[in-house]
Amino acid sequence: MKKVERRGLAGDAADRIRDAILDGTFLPGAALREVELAATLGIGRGAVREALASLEHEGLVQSEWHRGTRVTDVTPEVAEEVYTLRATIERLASTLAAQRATPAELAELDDVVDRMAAAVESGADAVDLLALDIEFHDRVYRAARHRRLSEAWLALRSSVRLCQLTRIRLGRAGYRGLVVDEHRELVELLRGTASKRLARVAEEHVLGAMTALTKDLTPEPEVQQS
Amino acid sequence: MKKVERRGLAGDAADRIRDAILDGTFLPGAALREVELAATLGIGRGAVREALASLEHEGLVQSEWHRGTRVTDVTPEVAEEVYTLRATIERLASTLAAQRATPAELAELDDVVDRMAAAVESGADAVDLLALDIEFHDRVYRAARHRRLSEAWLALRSSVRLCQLTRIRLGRAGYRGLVVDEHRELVELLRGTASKRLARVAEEHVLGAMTALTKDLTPEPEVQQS
DNA sequence: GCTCCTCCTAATGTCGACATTCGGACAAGT
DNA sequence: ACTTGTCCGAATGTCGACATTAGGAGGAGC
Repeated sequence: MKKVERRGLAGDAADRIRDAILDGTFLPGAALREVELAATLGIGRGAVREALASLEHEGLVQSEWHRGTRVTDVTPEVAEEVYTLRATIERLASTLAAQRATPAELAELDDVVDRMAAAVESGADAVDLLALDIEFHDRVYRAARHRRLSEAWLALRSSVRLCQLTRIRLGRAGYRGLVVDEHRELVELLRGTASKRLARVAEEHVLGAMTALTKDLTPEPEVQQS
Repeated sequence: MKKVERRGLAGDAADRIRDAILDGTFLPGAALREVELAATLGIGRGAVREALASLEHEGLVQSEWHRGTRVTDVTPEVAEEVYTLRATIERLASTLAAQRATPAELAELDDVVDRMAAAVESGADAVDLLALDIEFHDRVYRAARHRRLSEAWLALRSSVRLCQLTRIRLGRAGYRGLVVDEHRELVELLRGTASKRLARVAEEHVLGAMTALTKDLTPEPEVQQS
C-alpha cells in the first residue's frame, strides 16, 4: 500500500492556483492578490500566502516586497534558463534510472511511449501529448530514486509546462512525430549499458526542445508601426 | 550602485535559524518548535513558519503534517544525494562561467584561491577553509549569470555546509592541501577553452569531495555489544 | 500480561484584525 | 515646465486567538 499523504489547505490551494495558471485563468503578468484568492478559495490568507510561496519556489510566480505576486511571464530568456537547467538535471536522472530502474518501470515507460504514438496517430490535442511527455519524464525521475533530484524536477516541471503551454497558445507548437521516436530511443538506451551515449542523448533531447521553444517564443518582428 | 534588498522578518528569521543550525545550536534531529522560536526571536509565529518553509526548501530541515519541524540529520545517503546533484549542477555552472566570466571575475577567483593557499599555509581552521571554498563556488555561479541555476545552488549550499560541518565535528576532516590545487586548476580551465575537460574536472571535483565525505560520515563499526 | 479504548497535552494548522508599505494623484513651490 | 511634498487607497506584512491534530499516559476489558 502507498501511504496516504496528508497535507494542509496550503497544499490544495497551491494545486488549484497552479492549475488556474496553467489553464490560462491567470495569464502571465497577472496579479495574484491574496485577499482575492482567499475569498475565491474560501480559505484564510495565511494558507494562500504559503501556497504562493510554494509557487514562487517553482518559478511559476514572482513576488516583491509589499508589491504583491504576479505570474511569471514566459520570455525566451526564462525558457532558456529552465531548459538548460532541466537538460543538466535530466542527464543525471537518466544515468541513475538506467542503473536503478526495475523491469516493471521500464515496461511502464514503453507503455507511455505507446500511448504517445497512439495519440499522435489519432491526431490528439497538443495538450494531451504534453501531458504524456511529462508523465514519461516523471517516471524516469521516479526510477532514479533520488529524492532531491525529484524535488528539483518538481520545481522545474511547472515552468516547463508553462513554457510549452504558452507556445501552444501562440499557435506555433505542432508536436511532431519526432517526439515519439526520441522517447523510444531514450527507453532503449535506459535498457542498455551505453551510459555515455544515454547521458548525451538525454541532454540533447531537452536542449532540442529548447531550441524549438525559444524560436517559437521569440516575438515575430512587428509590422505595425506607431 | 547595488540595489538595497528589502526583506521581511521571515528572511531575517531564516538567516538566524540557519546560522543556529550551522553553528551547532540546533543539532541534527533537534525539534524546531514554532512558538519557542517565535518567542526567542521576538517575532510572530507566521514569520517563523515562513522561515521554516524556506529552510525546508533548502533541505536543512524536514517537517511533517502536525508533527513539527526538525533538523535534517546527515546520513551518508543524504550526503550522496546532495553531492551528486551538486556535481551535476556545478558542471553546468562551470561551463557557463567559462563562457561568460569577465576578467575581473576571474581575477577575484584567483584571489580567493590565494587566500585559501595562505590559510592552508598558516594552518588555519577547517571552518575558515570551508568558508573560502564556498565563496569560490559562489563566485563561479555568479559568473555563470543564470538565475535559476544560482537559486539551485543557494538551495544546496546550506546542505553542503551542514555535511562538511558535521564531518569537521566528527574530527575526521582535515582539509588537505589538495583542495588548493584543485581550485587553482579549475580557474585555469575557466580561463581556457577546453570546455569538455572543464566540465569533467568540475564534476569530479565535487564527486571527489563526496567520496571523502561519505566515507567519513559512515559510522565506524560498533565494538560495543548489547 | 496484552490489547484496545479514552482522555489529555502540547504542538501545529487556520483565521481574521491591525500595522506597514507602496505607488499614484494632486497640489505647491521654484 | 519641472521638481518636490503630501495625501490616500489598496495591497501586503505581522500578529495573537482559536481550531485541529498527533502521540502518549492511563485504565478497562479479556
